[in-house]
Amino acid sequence: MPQLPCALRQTALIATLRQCRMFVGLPAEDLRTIAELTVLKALAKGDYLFHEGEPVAGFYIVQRGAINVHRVNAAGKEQVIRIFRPGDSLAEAALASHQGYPADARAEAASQVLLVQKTGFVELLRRHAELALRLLASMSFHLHDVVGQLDDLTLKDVETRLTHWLLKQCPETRPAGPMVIKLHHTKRVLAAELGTVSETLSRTLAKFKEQGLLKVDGSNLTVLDPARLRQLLQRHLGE
Amino acid sequence: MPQLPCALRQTALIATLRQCRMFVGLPAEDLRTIAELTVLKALAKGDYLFHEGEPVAGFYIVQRGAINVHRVNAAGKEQVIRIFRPGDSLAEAALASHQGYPADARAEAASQVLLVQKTGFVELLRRHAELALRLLASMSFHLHDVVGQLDDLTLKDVETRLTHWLLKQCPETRPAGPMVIKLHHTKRVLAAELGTVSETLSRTLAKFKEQGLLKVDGSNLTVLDPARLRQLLQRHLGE
DNA sequence: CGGCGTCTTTGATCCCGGTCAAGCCAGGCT
DNA sequence: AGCCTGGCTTGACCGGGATCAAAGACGCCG
Repeated sequence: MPQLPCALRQTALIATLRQCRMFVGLPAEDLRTIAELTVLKALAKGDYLFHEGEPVAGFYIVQRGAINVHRVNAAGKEQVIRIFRPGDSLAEAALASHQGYPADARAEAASQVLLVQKTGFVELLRRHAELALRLLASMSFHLHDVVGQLDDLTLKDVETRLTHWLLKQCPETRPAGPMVIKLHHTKRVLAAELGTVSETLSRTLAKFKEQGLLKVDGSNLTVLDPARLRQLLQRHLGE
Repeated sequence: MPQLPCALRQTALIATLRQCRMFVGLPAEDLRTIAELTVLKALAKGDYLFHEGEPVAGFYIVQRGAINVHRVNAAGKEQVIRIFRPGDSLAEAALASHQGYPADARAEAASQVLLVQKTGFVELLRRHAELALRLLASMSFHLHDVVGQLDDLTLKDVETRLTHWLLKQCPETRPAGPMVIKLHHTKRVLAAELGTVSETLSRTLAKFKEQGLLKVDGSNLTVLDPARLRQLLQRHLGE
């Protein structure tokens, strides 16, 4: 990979930062300051970004690829907390933590991420309260997310969780017609995200298929009738 | 309850704030500013502080009693996220959230809490980055906590979770001898905290009892041999 | 004291879903 | 072509734990 001239690299970096949810709308000067604190990291599929408990170098912004944040128990089973995609930031919470990173992070595919280094950034926060508020917002979003998962996993069965997940994939734009969902990973990963294993996922998909709710073709899922799926969810929650 | 003179109420309030983890060591002047933003609330056992999704008035500090933060599914089953006790702050995340409170909060016993009002406090944060950093730390702690629960619930069985919980109750001071744990709530609540139901908890306690690990006497649990319990945990995690 | 509601325990039953094992398909490599 | 590897599906099995039901245990109050 050719090394870009320094100035060019800066501009490219700033462009990425600007697209990141957390920094959107920030004045150019601040972005420049932040850019000076960031380090570009390339990861091959399967590389670990950090492990649970490791000392905190900073937080990350995904530029390309996908980062799987998860916990493992001693038996080796993984519970996916979330998969982060380009534009997402992760591990902000670790900035203020004395406990190291709270989970493991691994590249689910070849990826490129920006590391925003802790030391400099905390200094910046100290002078720049507006930024701290954004960080708070971002963290509160993650917290909400994790809490949502928590009751998903404890209060609902796999069928319900899958239904829920499917509906989450086709938000906003709702032409009421069939709806194709492209899986970006293997079904094993989706299973882990749903807190189950691939066999059970496979069976549940099959069940939906024979009920005419779904068509499965490799990594393309087609929700044939979103409305009926939504009814199903209501029914499950309602009893 | 007699109304204290205003000045006195202020000092009492400030004393409480100072004890709160988040504000410990803050200069007196800041505490005064914050005190002006807070409202005292008394709750009877069973009263709700807020419900999931409600607009955010601010965050809370527990002064007396116990606040149970939990989620419920439509079937009415509750998953306890955490029980907050005097000195704890809760719902900080909601300050920066546009999604309302992320869970329900109910007084598990007669309680008194301070509401720190959102509007004024966010202004204060904007001028006072140091405070924002503390808030970040507090939130990151909660996040860590919730993530910990998440894999507890998905990756371990009830026996392991109970063992873990018991050991968490007797930290630091470890005179190696037997260890009494006083339950502050009913066993049903403890069960919910462990992500199970009272019947299963009862059985698991019985199992420990007949193994000579535990003595159960009403709401007093005596861990007869913490070291052996710790071994048990290692063994469970180790396979 | 007796009655009543809540909490707790114990037993019986059932089912969801995890595990093991086998077979199948597709893609990549030699 | 063959082979191998990794993902996916399906079947058989079984165990943890939820649910239902009933019987103590422990208040609390009149």
